[in-house]
Amino acid sequence: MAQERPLPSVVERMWGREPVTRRGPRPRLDLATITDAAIEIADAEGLTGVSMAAVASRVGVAATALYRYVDSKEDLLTAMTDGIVPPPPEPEGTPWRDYLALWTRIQRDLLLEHAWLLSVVRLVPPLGPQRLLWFDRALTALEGTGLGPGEKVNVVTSLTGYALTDATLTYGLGVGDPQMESASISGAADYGEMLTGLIDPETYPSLSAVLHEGAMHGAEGWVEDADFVFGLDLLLDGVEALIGRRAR
Amino acid sequence: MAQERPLPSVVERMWGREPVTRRGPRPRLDLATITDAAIEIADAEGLTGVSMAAVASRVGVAATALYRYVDSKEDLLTAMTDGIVPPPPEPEGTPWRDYLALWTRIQRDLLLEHAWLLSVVRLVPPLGPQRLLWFDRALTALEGTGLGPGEKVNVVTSLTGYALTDATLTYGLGVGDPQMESASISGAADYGEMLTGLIDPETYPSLSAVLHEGAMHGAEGWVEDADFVFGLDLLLDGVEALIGRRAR
DNA sequence: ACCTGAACACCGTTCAAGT
DNA sequence: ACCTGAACACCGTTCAAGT
Repeated sequence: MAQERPLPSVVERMWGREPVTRRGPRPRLDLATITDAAIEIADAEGLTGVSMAAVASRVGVAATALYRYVDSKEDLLTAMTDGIVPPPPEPEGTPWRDYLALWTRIQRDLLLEHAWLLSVVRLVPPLGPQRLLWFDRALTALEGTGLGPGEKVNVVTSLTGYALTDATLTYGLGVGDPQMESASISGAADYGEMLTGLIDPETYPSLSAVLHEGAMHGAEGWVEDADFVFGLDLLLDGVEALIGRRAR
Repeated sequence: MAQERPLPSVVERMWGREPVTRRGPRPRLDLATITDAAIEIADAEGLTGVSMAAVASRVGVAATALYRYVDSKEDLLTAMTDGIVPPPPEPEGTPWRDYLALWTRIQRDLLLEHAWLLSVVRLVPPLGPQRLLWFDRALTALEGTGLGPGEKVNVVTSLTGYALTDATLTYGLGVGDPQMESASISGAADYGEMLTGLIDPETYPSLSAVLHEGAMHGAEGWVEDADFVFGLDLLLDGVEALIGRRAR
């Protein structure tokens, strides 16, 4: 048994453990209020709108007062990644494959609805109660498959990564970055067109071939729902094969 | 045939097309020089060290002079993602599965060696000559598998995403963010220990179980090389199954 | 045409001072 | 103990002025 180490204070607060204080004026805020305000700003204006000053003024407080609740802006961003996550669907009775497909899709959609998440979530492992609830339910869905604990964790991890990858790609080829506009690229067709104009067929033979076969400007675009399902099935087929091996 | 649209000027410059200029003093710099300087700073100090002023002073110029070569800092970051990439291995003669496994691994390692890439690469689709060369060679490796062009693109995309996912996870549980130190979390064992102290077994039954079975503090840690291979094989098994179906 | 230097409108974070 | 307000050391980017 290892010795308990003090937890980062954001983590404490994400779990609702505000420090118990007895004397002095009562706190006017708590972490959740601040986090919610920051999320609203991010949804409306993107991550660039989320300054300490903007968040503070939205909750009616001086910018520097936030540092009573958060050690740094980075901590605030961490708290936001948990605050945005809704409860996961419950897996009971659903076959593992159906559940995990749904689980992955909802995560992907959440990332697309709140594109600022893509920039933040990547760098922070799940630490808060909401994201860990998702983690838990995916593991639940894999019970009875015969996979070992490490294997389950690996499978879930791969699916989270897939949601992130797909959302990033869809977003990256889509409307473009917050304000950069990605200089007139919007959509896979534009992207393919751009590449066609840049690459020469001798140095990039296979890419040229694929572009000419129209892989990136079909009627449906490049990364659409069909592509999400395609990649997801690739992964789930792998999982299914593994489960088959373990069940033997 | 769609009409040509003007390319973003960073993209032009990434492809070596500096504007041809005839009068006035000769330019003292080019994009590659600036990009290389920025990369050296990022490698040494992380992305936080990369300010326009710092990059400019490293190439011996006033901060504002950089705007002759780059429209914005964001454009500089975009150029960095291509500048850091080495040439890909050549696939000729290698079986597709071996090649793609190597291809994915090198990308993963590159991301871990230059962790700042994780924050940038996500949001920018491949636009430069180096990253597109990688794309091309992966497509080449899939020639003769019977996959369609769209399928090939999807496979390659999934593998890129996997490299990103694995690197992010390894990094996120590792040393921690640039300077944030992630407050004393370093390594999967610490992470597992932290979770054990936070979650209660009734709300998080499967996660508790997995933690007690030691899935996250084995001798090898959580996300190590074995885990990289595990997830990769999951994907490649899926690809192999698909190829089998197409070949029939 | 290229580069400089001053200037602008911001940042995140500290710290002493009020209550 | 909580919050404010001034202050600090930065940012990215603009623009007129030099050559």
